[in-house]
Formats: sequence, structure tokens, C-alpha cells
Amino acid sequence: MKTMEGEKKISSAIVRRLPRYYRLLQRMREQGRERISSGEMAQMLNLNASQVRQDFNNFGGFGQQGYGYPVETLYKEVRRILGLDREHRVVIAGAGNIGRALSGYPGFAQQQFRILALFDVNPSLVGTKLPNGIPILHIDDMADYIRDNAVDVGVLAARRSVAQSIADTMVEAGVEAIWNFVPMDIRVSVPIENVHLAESLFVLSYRMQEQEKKIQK
Amino acid sequence: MKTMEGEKKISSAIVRRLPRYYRLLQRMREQGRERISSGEMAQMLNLNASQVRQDFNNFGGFGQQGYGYPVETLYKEVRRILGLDREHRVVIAGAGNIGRALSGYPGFAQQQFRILALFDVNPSLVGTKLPNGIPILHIDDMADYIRDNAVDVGVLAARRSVAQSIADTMVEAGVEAIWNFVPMDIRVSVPIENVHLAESLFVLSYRMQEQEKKIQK
DNA sequence: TAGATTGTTAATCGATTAACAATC
DNA sequence: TAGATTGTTAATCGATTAACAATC
Repeated sequence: MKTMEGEKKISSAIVRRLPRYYRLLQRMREQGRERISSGEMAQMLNLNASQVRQDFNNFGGFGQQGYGYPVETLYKEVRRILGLDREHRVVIAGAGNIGRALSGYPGFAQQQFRILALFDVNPSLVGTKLPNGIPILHIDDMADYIRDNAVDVGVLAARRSVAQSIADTMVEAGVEAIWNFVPMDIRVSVPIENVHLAESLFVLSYRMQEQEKKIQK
Repeated sequence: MKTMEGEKKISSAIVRRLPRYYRLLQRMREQGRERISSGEMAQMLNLNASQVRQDFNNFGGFGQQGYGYPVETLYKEVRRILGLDREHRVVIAGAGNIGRALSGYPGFAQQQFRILALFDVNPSLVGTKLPNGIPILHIDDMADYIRDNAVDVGVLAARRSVAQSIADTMVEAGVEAIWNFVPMDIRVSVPIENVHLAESLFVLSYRMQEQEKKIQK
């Protein structure tokens, strides 16, 4: 082990591979695997073995020459690096299709993302609860709720016209990160991660066309 | 105009920027803007003006020296490049939270992605219709439905254990692309685009931690 | 024409891959 | 010890940025 975490700036390319390593290690762990080599990880994730070793060495030397990486240790390290070793408290702005679908998504609870409440303006929704018991509250109460309940993650699933202003309210009330499902560029001072479904679909459409062109030749 | 489309291989980085240009041009168009320069696009999308020009020149010379790019023309070109100038016929496997949320997503219909049906095994869902009229059919009927209705895009929103086999059925029945919401690597012979929500959330979690560390210093 | 902005080549930067000594 | 595989430096590759002649 040579490098210490936190010293160098980790590139976005590397950060986006971390969840993939995490998922792989989780699976290996469930299967009772005790060690795994960079070559094996590379093959399973369609990467290069050097790249895998480079990636992990940004955070410290977790492997052992001649042996590989201990699955359990590496799993825990990656979980810690990703910040998944503590509970996150989440609210969702917008109780429409997306907002409700996200609240039912099992992946969150499993990784300690607790969804506390949804917020909306629709009078026929406000005051009700989802089947799983999560309450839908009025958006005007969101700021206080965030403060009172130590919410650290805000999810944007509202209409486009109000999205920026809701984001501002969230940040002002104290969320530390925003997960944005609204197809627009939100400007905030905290980390934000965009899930632009339409863009992903358009990329698919492009590749589909490209494929057709290839076949026609 | 020098290069002809289809000659060179377009890198993934460029393809992923195309939807962002598209969205920007759509907005400019709605605002009645007639022309736009590479510099202006770069600024709005947080890119470099050279990069913008390089990107478009992969597909042909759409600009004019001393003037910029005509918005309407460029918009239509990008739409065509992305394959959004024709209707796509879509089915969704899995009528759970995600599947139903996607069927209600207005972005699709606007871009000519027509969702024809959902498929599931749940007897209390099969045979019913969503509020917007889209029918939920039995998964066993999916292959025939795809063939009979010229479906070209399959959406995977089913449980993990059946996802690969459903994907195989879709491809066998003739879909040309798969949009995958199941957090696993699906192996198919057609283009596939993964929307791994958990991975996106984990990246957010990472950045949040990183930010905290910075502040503590 | 003069000014602006493209299209395109060249330079730079950063990420990926290869190579190999260190070492378990 | 011999074999395997890491950690790390060096080489390569590809993407981004800069520069500028072409031209509207």
C-alpha cells in the first residue's frame, strides 16, 4: 500500500466504474468466493486487468501479490469508498409516476437509502400514504421537513417548471446531494446526479439505426 | 461539407452528447432562434467550442462561416442522426413500478416512441388496462405480439431472475434494441442501453462523501 | 470590405493498456 | 522454491483543446 485515499483527484471514469465493481463483489461474496484476481474482474466487467488494478490503487493497495484480492475486504472497502456504509435519508419531490416508482424500488432500502416522504401539490394526493406506508405531504412543508428530519438526499421528480426552485429549497434546507430525474440542467451548489431517461433512449435509438445501416451493406 | 455520414466510427463520448445538443436545439427552436454559434452551444452545455464543431463535422458540415449554424436545419439533422424521425414501437416486460412509470412518461410519446403493451405474469394485472389505455397482457403472449405488431424496441423492467430469458425471447421475436432497467448484465445480439438506477445513486453517494471530506478540511 | 465563425489540422491532455520488478 | 499476481512505471491510444486558414 502506497497511496493514501483523498490525496489525488479521482476521475469521473473511475468513479463510474466503482458501482460496477461493487455489484460484482457483492455477487462474489454471496457465492462465498474468498478471493478474486484483477484478471477475473476485468473479464467479467469487460475491462482490462491493468485498469482494474490502477483503479483500486487510487484508494490504496487492497491486493496481495501472487494471491489476488480478498473479496470480503475489497467489498467493504468499495462500500466505504462509495459512502454506502451509512444510512441516507431521502425525500422525493413529485409524487407522479416516477416519484412513486422510485419509492417502491427495493434497491434503495437494501443500500440504506431510506425514503422518508414524498412531496406534491396535488390535493388528491397530499395527506395520503403509499401502499408501503410512505406519506405524501404538501410541498410547502418540505423545507421544514428536511430540517427536522436530517434529510441528506433530495430527489427531483417534479414538473420541469418548478424543478429549479424546488432544488433551491432543498439545498437551502440542508440536503447534501440531489438526484435529478427532470430533463433539464439544474444549477445547485451541492453534488447532483442526473438521470435523463430520454437521453438514454435517444442513444439507444442511434445505435439501432447504426446497426440497421451496417446490416444493409 | 467534406465528410459523409457513416464512414467513420463515432465514439461513444460523441454519441452521448448528441441528445444534449438535440435538447438544446429543440429549446432554441421553440424560442424562435434562427441561428446559433458553436461558442454559444458550448457555453450552454459546458463544452468547448472546438468540440462542438468537431462533433457536428463527424456527420457533415452544417454550419456557415461567419454566421454559425441554422437552428432549424441542425435540429432536423440531429433528429435524423438519432433516428428520431420515425415512429418506434415499444413493449415493456414487467408491469411493476418501473414498467408502469415508464408507460406514463410523456417524453416518449412526444418523440414518437409508442408504447403498445405491457407484459407480466401477475394474474391480477394481466387483462387489465392502465389509465391511459395501454393493455397489460400475459408474458407468454409477448413473442407473438412482437411479431404481429412490428415491435422494434423492448423494455426490460422484469425481475432479475427472468430478465435474460425475456431478453432472449424479445430478440428472437424481432426487436432491434433493448432498453434495460434490470440491474444485471444482459447478453444479447442487438444494441442494448442500460439504465442502472442504483449505480447512478451510488455515484451520487460517492460525490457527497467527497464533498464532505473537502469541507472538513 | 471587415468581422465573424466555421472546418480542419496540429498540439495537448488524460485515460487505457502494456510491461515488469516486487513479493506473497 | 516456483508460480502467480500485484503495484507501479512507461508506452500507447484516443479524446479534448488550440490555432488558424478558408470563407460567408
